[in-house]
Amino acid sequence: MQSNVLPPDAGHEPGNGEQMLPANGEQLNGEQLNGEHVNGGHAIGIPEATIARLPVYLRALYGLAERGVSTVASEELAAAAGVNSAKLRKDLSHLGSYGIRGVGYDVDYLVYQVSRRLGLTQDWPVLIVGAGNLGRALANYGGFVSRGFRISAMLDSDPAIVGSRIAKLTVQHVDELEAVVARHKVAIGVIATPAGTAQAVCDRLVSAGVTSVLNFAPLVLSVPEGVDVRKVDLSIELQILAFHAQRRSVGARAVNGHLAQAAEA
Amino acid sequence: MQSNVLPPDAGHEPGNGEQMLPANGEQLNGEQLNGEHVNGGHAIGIPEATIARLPVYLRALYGLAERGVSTVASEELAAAAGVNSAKLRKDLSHLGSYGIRGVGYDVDYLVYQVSRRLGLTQDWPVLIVGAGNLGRALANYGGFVSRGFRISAMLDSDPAIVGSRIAKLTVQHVDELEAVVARHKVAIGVIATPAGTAQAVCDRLVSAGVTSVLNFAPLVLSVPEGVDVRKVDLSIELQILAFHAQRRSVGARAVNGHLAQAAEA
DNA sequence: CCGACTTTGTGAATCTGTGCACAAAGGCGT
DNA sequence: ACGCCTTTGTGCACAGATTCACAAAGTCGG
Repeated sequence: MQSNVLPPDAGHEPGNGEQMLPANGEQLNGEQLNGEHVNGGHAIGIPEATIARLPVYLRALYGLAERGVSTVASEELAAAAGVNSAKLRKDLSHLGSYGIRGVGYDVDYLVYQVSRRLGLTQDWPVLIVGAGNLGRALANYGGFVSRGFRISAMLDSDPAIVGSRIAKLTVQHVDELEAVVARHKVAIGVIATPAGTAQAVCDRLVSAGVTSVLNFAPLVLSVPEGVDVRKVDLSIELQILAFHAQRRSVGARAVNGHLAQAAEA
Repeated sequence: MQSNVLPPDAGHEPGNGEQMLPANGEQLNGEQLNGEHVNGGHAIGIPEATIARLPVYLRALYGLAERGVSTVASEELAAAAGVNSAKLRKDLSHLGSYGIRGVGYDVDYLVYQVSRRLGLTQDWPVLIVGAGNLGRALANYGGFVSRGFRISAMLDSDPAIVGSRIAKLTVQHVDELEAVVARHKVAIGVIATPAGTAQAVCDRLVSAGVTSVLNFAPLVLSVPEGVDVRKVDLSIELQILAFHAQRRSVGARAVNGHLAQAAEA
């Protein structure tokens, strides 16, 4: 399976342009009809759904690379990522044409391409606000510390926590927020505080110049235009599980039913 | 705004049937062409996208209820949940017709209906495996402990952690897994272990009879048919943020375009 | 050097989700 | 009591995502 048929450096890369618009024949006229969201322009060149899956592929690719696999076919990679192989290929095609027909994809090369497109070939300085259990978990979570992100600092307001060391960092007081953002040129702020203080922290992050915020607190933050907020709710998936579990136990047969099409009354 | 115009107990509820198939005229014949996923049948009656938003609405509703709001219009609730109001109304319409035209929705009543449909009117016994920072964070996370879920036990393999108390629970050794599942009739297993041991833990959960698994470990679990696995990757959203941030800094001018939309002042 | 075989990349068809816009419903003021 | 005004519920059209299925491209054995 690892026949190593690829040229050592995969000569397909122009090496200069980097941008290299996709070689596919699509017209990608999406320019004028882009999906303006609240925050500002979202994906123009690459579908949002694809972007959301690229990290999954990346993770799968790292796993393969660690196991010494050098080449992978879309079928295998798709299985490792838990998606349909056609979807995988279409997703990757948005990045360019980096596969070799009859062979597959070079793992290292694809890691590089996906990383580059996600913007992970540079290091993003990340600030974590809230050094409770969640903040500590994040600081140690593989993928937060790994390639592409560097935790610049962790802040907390609790004097009992300030000064303690977490993942090689000393927790600083939240009063330092503005100074830390400026000093480390923080690009992404992570809010891991209780819900009560999240909006205030967010406001401070924004006025300090942070334009990307990852929110773990269970509330919807309001931010000015131009700031990109994403929310992770640890319990949403749990609730979705509950729904499906319930439906399995209740609805096994009840739901069915030919309830007539009754086009309209 | 809180004119309290509703009958105290919203006499619209039949009170018995509970199931009460949606009053809308849609044919919802989706039976034979449902979106079979890997895990098994997913939503048949309610779109998956809607299900994923119900927890968000629920959270917003709780927030309103705490602030003493008794009635809310779709516009307000949508704003609180961060979605479009038409989408909110359409989502809620899948549950039944629980609004009052000209007035809005009764907050408490809607909380009940959404909870019921999500399966949160019963208590789900949840087992958390892995009592590291993430496990501890989960045990304390509002929404995990709140209405609908009860943490039956926390397990870990580290002797230094076993025996410690977290959120009123004593951490037990992971060897107890099967016994705990049986004793508490655990329905949902949460995997908060390192990636290395996640698959083994998952296998044990499944053979102990757990059919719903929430996975926080950064790998794709493989499970037999009939088991529902959902995955939360704490770093995916971070990577998506990085993508957008990069696109903003790179494409600053490329996107340009006569930003004349200025919909309203 | 050629032909068989593998696997990519993508058109085309289908399915799912979104949002506008409006008729129907129902409370409220006079 | 009646009409006005607000807000729901939803038909419809469009936009986006998924999947199939296959031609094009490139490898590898003989």
